[in-house]
Amino acid sequence: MARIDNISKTFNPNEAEPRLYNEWLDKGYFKPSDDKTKTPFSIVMPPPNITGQLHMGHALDNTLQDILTRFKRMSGYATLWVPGTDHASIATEAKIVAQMREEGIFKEDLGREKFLERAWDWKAKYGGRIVEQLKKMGSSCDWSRERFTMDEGCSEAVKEVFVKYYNQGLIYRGERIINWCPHCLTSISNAEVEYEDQAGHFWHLRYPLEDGSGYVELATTRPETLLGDTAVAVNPKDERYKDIIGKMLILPLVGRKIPVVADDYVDIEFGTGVVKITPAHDPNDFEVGLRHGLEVITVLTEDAKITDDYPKYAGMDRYEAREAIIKDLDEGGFLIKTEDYNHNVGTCYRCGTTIEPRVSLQWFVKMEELAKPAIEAVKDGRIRFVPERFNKNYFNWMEDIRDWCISRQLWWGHRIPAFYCDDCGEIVVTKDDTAVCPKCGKPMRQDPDTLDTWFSSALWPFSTLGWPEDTEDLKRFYPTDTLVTGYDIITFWVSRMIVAGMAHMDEEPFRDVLIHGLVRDSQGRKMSKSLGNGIDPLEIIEQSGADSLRFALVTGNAPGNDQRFQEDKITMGRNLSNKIWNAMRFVIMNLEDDVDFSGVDSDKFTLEDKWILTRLHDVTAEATQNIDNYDFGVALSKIVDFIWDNFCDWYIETSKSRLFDKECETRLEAQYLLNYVLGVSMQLLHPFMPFITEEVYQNLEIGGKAESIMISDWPCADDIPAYAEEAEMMETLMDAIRGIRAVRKEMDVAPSRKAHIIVVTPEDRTAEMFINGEGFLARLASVEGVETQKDKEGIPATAVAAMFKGGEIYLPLEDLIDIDKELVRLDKEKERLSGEIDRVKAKLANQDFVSRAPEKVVNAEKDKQKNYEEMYNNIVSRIAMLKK
RNA sequence: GGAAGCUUAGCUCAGCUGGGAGAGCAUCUGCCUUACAAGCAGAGGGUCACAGGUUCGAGCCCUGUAGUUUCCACCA
Repeated sequence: MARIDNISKTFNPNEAEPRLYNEWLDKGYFKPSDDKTKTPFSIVMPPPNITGQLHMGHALDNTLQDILTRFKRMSGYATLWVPGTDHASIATEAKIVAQMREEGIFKEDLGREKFLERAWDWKAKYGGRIVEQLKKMGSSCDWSRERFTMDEGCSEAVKEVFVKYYNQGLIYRGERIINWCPHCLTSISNAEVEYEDQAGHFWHLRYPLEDGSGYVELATTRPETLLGDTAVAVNPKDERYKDIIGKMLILPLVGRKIPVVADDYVDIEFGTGVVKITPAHDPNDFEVGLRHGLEVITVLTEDAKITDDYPKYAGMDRYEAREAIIKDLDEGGFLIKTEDYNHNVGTCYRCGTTIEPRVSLQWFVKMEELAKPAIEAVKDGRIRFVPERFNKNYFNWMEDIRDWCISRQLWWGHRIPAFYCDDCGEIVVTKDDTAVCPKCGKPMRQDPDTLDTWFSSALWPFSTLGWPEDTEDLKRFYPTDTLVTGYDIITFWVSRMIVAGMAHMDEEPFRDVLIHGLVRDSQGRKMSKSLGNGIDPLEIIEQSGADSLRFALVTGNAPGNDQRFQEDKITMGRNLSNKIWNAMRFVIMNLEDDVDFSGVDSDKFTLEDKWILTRLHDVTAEATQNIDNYDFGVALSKIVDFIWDNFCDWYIETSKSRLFDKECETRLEAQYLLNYVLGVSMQLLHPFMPFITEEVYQNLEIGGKAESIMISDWPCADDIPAYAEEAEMMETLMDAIRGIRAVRKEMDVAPSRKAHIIVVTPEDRTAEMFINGEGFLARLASVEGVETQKDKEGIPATAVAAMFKGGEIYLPLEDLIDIDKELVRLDKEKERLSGEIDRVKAKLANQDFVSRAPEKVVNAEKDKQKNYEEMYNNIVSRIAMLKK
């Protein structure tokens, strides 16, 4: 039975991918090498939410990480890619609450403990889903080190950090105005607010002066907050209102007396230059309130309803109340006019509900001092964003950073390690869960709130490696090398990891931050659930395999750029797989079962052998360089071009005449090189398309083959011989073959019609090359018989001419050729050449060019001129001959 | 208000530190040539958004303009 009989006619990713993945997993290839002499290389995976389903963003992010990881592993590093998931406090809690609501259960009825049990159950059930999906992508992360932001170790790290910050005075508790989501019923940080343009109104109101001397006119977009007004502000420089500063106003509907205060915050130019001040429900007003010692009156409940303090509106939600209040204002003669107005409204990034600024007691991290070393780390290049332009994005956020509100009124998350004594009011912040009051010895009550999800993910690069323990992993793999993530979470996550790394490890958490863009739909829109335009990566994998998906995500994409996802690219990936599979089948098909490459003699390598080796040498060097620079798209296209164009379309074709002739004395060398070159190509392609490359690699006959391609040594260009001269000659020959093909096609010579060729060249070496190449000239250009001569003596008038760099080729096809047509064709070619010659001549006539351009460039131009002129002369003489 | 990206063939996009523009798809024309029709061969198609500037030389560097997208801030 021949070896080809064991190989299926097509590659079946659905069968091969899970099988290969499990093999890799079983063999432990995903774990870092134990060899301590190897340089470590580590990546931490941006932890997907446990609520998440794999989407194109994850697919891209993980593909890029896997490319790097596989490349580095093959390049001899002790490579660790740490996977894990994020508890995603708001998102998960919202899901569970929603699920419970369907059963008619409320969180409060259940109680904290029962709720958390339920949450952990939920995590156990759904948290593994995303992990299984990542495996389908081929991700070669070390699952034995998988972490979860709420596992024991990470929780320990969170507590450690909280206590440390608190003791350093970097965490404080205070009553501040924060962003409140009335739907999620929790505070959120500035980073979690998304602003969107909304059509609204501008209501112009009048507030009467207490002394009856008139009224002031002002405008607002949120009339319902009027209930909480405790002042009206004007700019101290505003001449119009100089006289009323310090006077009292009667707040309409409420009747409260409120002062007119002067504050620079008011923009004289905007509106009427008068602003109503509601310290409890507007961040700017809060600041004004602080400056003027104004009362803070909260008028909205946590779920954004009017409080009981205003019986007429109590219980109405903020929009209902708005309508009612406008109506009452109008009826009371306080409403002057209503304008349409577009303004930016802050919304919750999780649920989209309009956030309500609200004064409440929360925990904050003081960011300004912490940000400094984090900014420095990027400024002086210890951390590098790729592409570099994202530095600005980072600085923009960091240099204007506000204190970070970290407490959340949620149950699912890391509970704040602060304890209160209800007796004496003592506050203790400690890692010890059973704190007793140091003053009165009574048990203390732990803060009910949890921490912002991003507080724990900020510690990810070291908490996953074992910190605060001083583990082997931490020593070996921290700092990590590259962080791969989308530009959309630079502020949320990347910046905070840098801050935490500098603060706790005193060392930056990673060297490079590889930023990628968004995967959009084919029309360039963001993929979203509401639009229903999302493409499910799992479906793609089901249909075409993970290799095709990975190919589609990487090809033709530059770092940091968004990309449109098109089915075409999947097809391209699938076609490539098919091409590779068939190339392998060809190679195997022409291999005897007992083939023995020990007799291969490199002295017998032919011109095309030396050419393909040279090309392999080049592509290896270039692709390696490109991957090192994170130019994955460029690397991939070079590798694919090599495989498809150089190897399949040329090398395989030229090898056929040698393979099919069992007596051919360089047959063994051809067989050997087909296996070798395809094998190296598979190694180069492996980081991008791990599955098919493994399958092909295993089928090939390669000396010293590794147990798996993924642990084979990355090809080294220096180990691949290059033959510059022969490679160039081969290119000339290829050029001639293309010329023959083009001419035949243009002159309508049927492919089945064989023609002998007369090569006219003064160079013996070139002539010899054509004679030697007769075998594949026949196959590649329908050539039958090659003659060579040094001059044009005796060329038949009715022969078709093809020019190449170094000479001319004639195809005597008397019976077929229309001389007039040939003349037209030659004339066109003559025109083209003449244009080229003019251009080159003009350039070389330019003294500035000749004297200032590098010699290399000038010589290239001179060469060009020589070649063009040679071809031109050949054509002219050919035309003259035909005309006779 | 501040910042950044994008604008290259009909479509989607590459183009590394400046040296006469590429790919895939689509189109047209031939081929079932014993690895592959998911293929092979050939062809057409671009004042690289616009206007200036630097340079011997600009798709690439600088300035400005227009269109477009995004991020940050936010004036009631």
